[in-house]
Amino acid sequence: MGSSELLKIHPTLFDRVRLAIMAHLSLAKRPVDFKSLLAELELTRGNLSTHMKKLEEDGLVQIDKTFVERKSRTTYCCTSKGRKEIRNYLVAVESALKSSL
Amino acid sequence: MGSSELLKIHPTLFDRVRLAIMAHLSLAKRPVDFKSLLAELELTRGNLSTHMKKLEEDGLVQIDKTFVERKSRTTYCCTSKGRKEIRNYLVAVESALKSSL
DNA sequence: ATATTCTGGTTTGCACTGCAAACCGGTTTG
DNA sequence: CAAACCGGTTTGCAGTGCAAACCAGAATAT
Repeated sequence: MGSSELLKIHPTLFDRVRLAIMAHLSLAKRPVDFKSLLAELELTRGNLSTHMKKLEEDGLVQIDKTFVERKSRTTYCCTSKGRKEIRNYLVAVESALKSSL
Repeated sequence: MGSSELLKIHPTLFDRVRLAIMAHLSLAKRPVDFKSLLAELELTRGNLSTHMKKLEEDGLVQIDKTFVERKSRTTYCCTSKGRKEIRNYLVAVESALKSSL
């Protein structure tokens, strides 16, 4: 049955904003910085920050902090676990919904 | 870009349980009753009840209540709007995630 | 020098929401 | 008549997403 597949989806990905973040990061070929993500997704800084923290805690993204020109620079990239969970999400949704076209 | 598609998804569907409910209902060829849904999805009655109420409020399912053998019988079916939003969900997720395989 | 503003985020407070427990009207059983 | 049962609904609480408030350091202004 379809519904059982859906339950295997990583719970943290079952949020439109976080899914959008992960979609963006998984497409990117190099680390994405805070500001870019912010512009792309149109969130507040606080909102983005807490989402990223949660995604890191779950091992779906990796956060790197450096200083560049004396300013802090935080970049994010999708971990292999993140990619795996994104793939899993797509497969689960397709198998659950495809047949009901 | 991919993420903008995701924002068009009906917010009510962005919940794993409700998506599972809708997947089930959209597959069913006849109305599904409370008990069947309950067994299929393994929820508590209260939980299922509130989800169905919300889905009805958003016009994604239709609720019918009748009496059969002196007992109440509530059945649910997917509205055409519900089917449309499910299709939209699938399309949006595919277009956002497919390219990041 | 020091005050003000800007940059790059993080933490806090609140409003909302999913969940299960408690509840409720009616029915069957003891 | 009481007790258990059926088919759900409502309530209370715990968890969470959001923006406002906050914070440290750098640039700019006075």
